[in-house]
Amino acid sequence: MAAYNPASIEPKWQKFWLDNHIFAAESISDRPKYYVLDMFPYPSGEGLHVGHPEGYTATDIVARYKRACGFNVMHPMGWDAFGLPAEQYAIKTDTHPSVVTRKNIQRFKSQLQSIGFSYDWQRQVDTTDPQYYRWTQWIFTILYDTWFDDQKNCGRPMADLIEEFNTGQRKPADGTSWQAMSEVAKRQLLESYRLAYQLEAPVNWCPALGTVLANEEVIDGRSEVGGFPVERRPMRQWMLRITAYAQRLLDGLSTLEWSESLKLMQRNWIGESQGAKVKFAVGDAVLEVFTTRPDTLFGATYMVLAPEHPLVNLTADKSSVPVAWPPETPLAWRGEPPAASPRAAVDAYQRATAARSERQRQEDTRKTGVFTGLFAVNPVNSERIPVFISDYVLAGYGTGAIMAVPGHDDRDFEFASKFQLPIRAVVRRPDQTNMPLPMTDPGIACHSPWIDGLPTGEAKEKMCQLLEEKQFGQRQITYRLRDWLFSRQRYWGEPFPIVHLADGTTVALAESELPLRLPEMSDFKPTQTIEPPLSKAQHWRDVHVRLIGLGENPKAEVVAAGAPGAVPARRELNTMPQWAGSCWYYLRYLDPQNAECFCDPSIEKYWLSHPAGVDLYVGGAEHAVLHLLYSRFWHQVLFDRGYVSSPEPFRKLVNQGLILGEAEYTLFSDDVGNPVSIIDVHPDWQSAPGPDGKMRFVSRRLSDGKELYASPVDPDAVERRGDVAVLKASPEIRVDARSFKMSKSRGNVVNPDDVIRDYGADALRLFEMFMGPLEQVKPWSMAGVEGVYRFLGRVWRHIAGTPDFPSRIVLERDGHLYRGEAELGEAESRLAREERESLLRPLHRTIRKVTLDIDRLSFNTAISAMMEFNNLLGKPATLDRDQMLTFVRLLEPFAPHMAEELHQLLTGSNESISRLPWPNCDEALCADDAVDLPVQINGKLAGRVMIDLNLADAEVLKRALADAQIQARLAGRPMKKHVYVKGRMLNLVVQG
RNA sequence: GCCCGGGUGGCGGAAUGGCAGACGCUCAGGACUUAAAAUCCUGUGACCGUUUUCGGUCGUGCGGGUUCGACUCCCGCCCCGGGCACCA
Repeated sequence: MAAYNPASIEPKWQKFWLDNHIFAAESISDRPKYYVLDMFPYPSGEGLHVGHPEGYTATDIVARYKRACGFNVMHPMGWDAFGLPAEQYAIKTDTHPSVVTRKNIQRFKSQLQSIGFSYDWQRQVDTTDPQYYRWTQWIFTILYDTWFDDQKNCGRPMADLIEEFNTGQRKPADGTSWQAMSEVAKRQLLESYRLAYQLEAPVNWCPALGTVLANEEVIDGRSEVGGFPVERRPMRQWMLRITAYAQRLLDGLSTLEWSESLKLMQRNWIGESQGAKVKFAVGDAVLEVFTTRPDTLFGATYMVLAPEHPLVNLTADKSSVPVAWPPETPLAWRGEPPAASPRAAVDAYQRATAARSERQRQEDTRKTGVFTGLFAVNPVNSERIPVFISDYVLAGYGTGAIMAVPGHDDRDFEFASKFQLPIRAVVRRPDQTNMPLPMTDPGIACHSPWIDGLPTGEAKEKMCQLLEEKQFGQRQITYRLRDWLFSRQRYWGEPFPIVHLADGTTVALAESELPLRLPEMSDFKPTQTIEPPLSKAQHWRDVHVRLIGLGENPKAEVVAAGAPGAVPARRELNTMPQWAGSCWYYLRYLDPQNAECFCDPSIEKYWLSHPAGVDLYVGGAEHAVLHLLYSRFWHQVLFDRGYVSSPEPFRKLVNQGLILGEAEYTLFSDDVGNPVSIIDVHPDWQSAPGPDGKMRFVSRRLSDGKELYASPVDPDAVERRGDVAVLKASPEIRVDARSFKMSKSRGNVVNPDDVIRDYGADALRLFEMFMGPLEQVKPWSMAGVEGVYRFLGRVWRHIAGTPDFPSRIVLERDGHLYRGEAELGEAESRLAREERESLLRPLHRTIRKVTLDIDRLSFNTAISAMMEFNNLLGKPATLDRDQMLTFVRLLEPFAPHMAEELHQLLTGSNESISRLPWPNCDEALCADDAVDLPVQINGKLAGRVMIDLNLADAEVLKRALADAQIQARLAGRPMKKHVYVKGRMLNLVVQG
């Protein structure tokens, strides 16, 4: 056989798998199902980097292993292809985004196929395909048609709500009569219940890019792309009422096999707070606040509203903000500079707040604010306290208003100190009466007539009870989670299946109208205004519709202008955010071609009901919160509406760790080129262009602040000394040693294509897994790739043989041993049987280890177990074919191309090795019957004795004590006791 | 600031209460070769003694504790990585 040459075998098997649909999943089967899912990629123009195949290899190993164990395995791949980069690239190059996207998908697909992943490519999905986004739109109409019933704690169809209004079981909140309402008024009321609704909300508007940006896309008040200024401005937006599901999303977490840290991230994101809502009177109006410390109500000395709070809305018909300052209003309360009236002060402050970006608000936490001229009455003591507005109170959280208790809240304390407001202690530490304020820890209530002497926990409880009795307020749970801003002013996204009617109401399109395709536009660039690009597609935008179905909750069918019942309408011009398509793609894989529904219910049931959900989901931690929360939300809505059968989409989830670039050494030198030890370099490095135009790091010398410049150092010139790296040539100079995140600008990106070209896909796969634990951050190393490549070469040599090392494979047939066609002689046969016998235990141990390790996703140790076994194959004169076949079977999930090739060589079969069942390990063959037992004296290793594993405790002790070396170490000291752990070790406890 | 995760040879890592450093990389020596590469074999935690076979001491971020026995469990601290951050 020729030497191992991956280039000659890998493409052949990739084609074989594809042509024969080797990895196709059965949509429904008698076999148990196993659904192993990757986070599908955004097909960027850059192509794959070595980070992608990490998670993909892990899932591929599991998929191949589970198939071998008899499972019907779903292992699909697809494209999350809507999104801003494609759109911007399209604008720059004046090509249509669909063209760019198609090209990128092709590139990604061929790259993924060259790694030999066992995807069922017939199930591939593409979020930009109208046959896919048709169902994204359909799910949106389900969200639009769902309201959340707080009593039943689940989402229900709008028809049920209408029924409740019609029967009088439910009444409009403002006390008006449903029956007396106009059709339009009814529709408007219903809008306020829908999970998909519209809201005038402040967004990050970037005029230069002509689009709204997500918070993550805004850095320091400028756009991440291009660095253009971003402003906050209110715009009409679609929102999804994810907050209605906050408790369900929280409760569901405990049923999931996700890492605790990931669940915690989601819990923190949802941010449940228990407390109370308290009503304060402000003139004739009622001001509600949320507090987690109702026990400190007697310590409230002022109130603060968010600047955007409706009570201080100056544009309202009847603003409650007075026109003149109340007598004796301190100058400091009137604004900076002091305004002539509360209205002027509030107006100026509101403008100033609006001009500040979210980021600025977060970074500068110094307290500012103005007095509104209003006073509120504290319900518990009838005290009259001033009402301020300040941007430290957020409009989007709680009620957008707080009672300020400066004695027991750091922020209120800071504000009160600045504005000279009274600070009162109403909680004391159990052991002292006087303590410095603010005191935010729990303690004992004081100066609070209703609850004096109660510890904080009980005081809260008692206060809530009293508030409820006296109708001053009630218990309340508030979540940090906000409703999901769901619209974008972009072209390359899913159009909303919604039309706007002349009366200002909206109607969802009938199912027969889907997909609503993006209009073909030659000019899809952003407009220079706040209008989305789709506004330019006039022929598409302006339509006539006929309303069908229920009066209050109709659907729209597009008709010709003159048709009976036709009314003019305008399509929604926003598009959905990139998250939309990825919220449900795992459902479409199950039945990707279905034109009747998003997924056939019986197929959905087979794959998701038992055990519930996707069995293994692997992806990057960057999606720990948003994607995983959004998907869970959609899934729960679909579950409530009866469209899916599992309450949660992803049962087990694992985040693969980031792969960093190869280790780099950096030396700093001053402007005349003298090297500077890293201990004298300021740790804040800045990037700046050097004289050659390339980016380099610049820092300052700690001792004199002089500018220093970084340059890379050849690894051979560096020596590691403990924690530090020094120059070999001058060891007094320490250099910086670390691995950086791969990025195009650093030039340390490793392209999998290059690795495959030099070492093959199997070596790439193996190294990705051998680097270390899946979830850990790890630096890339080409030398490491070479290591696993050598391993594969040795496996090949042992099993296939090479010109230098002819094959030693022997095969037993009818009790006779053969090498090829030649029968072995008697002596040789005896030796071959002995050699087979001696490999039996190592082989079974390897089976056990590899099996267990795949189950616990510990791929690096599974690979080392196979390496250890392979290291035993060099010596014997013969190797048993069936044993080698078993070994190759174990290797298949990791290095499938080589495994196929060796399987074919060993058996002559034309079947794929993936069809062979997973080997069983014989436990009896895993254990040795004799061991070299370590013997300790007082916990320290003192010697060892050969013993039979089944030897009795007392006998083992006797043998140990008989050992000369151990006797010497005991030195005659009397033994107090001994501990024998069967087969593991013996510990002798003696004096001293 | 709060919340998670982690700290083991020159490097990636293994061992989850029982022989610390599996496996791989690196490096060194040897074999093959005219030579080199590739490949194969041997060695490779530090220190000390014998100076060869062998033996000893120390050693899992630091300091305490529990235990016959601790990388592993408990308490306190230091450092690194990640997440959240005016959320009332």
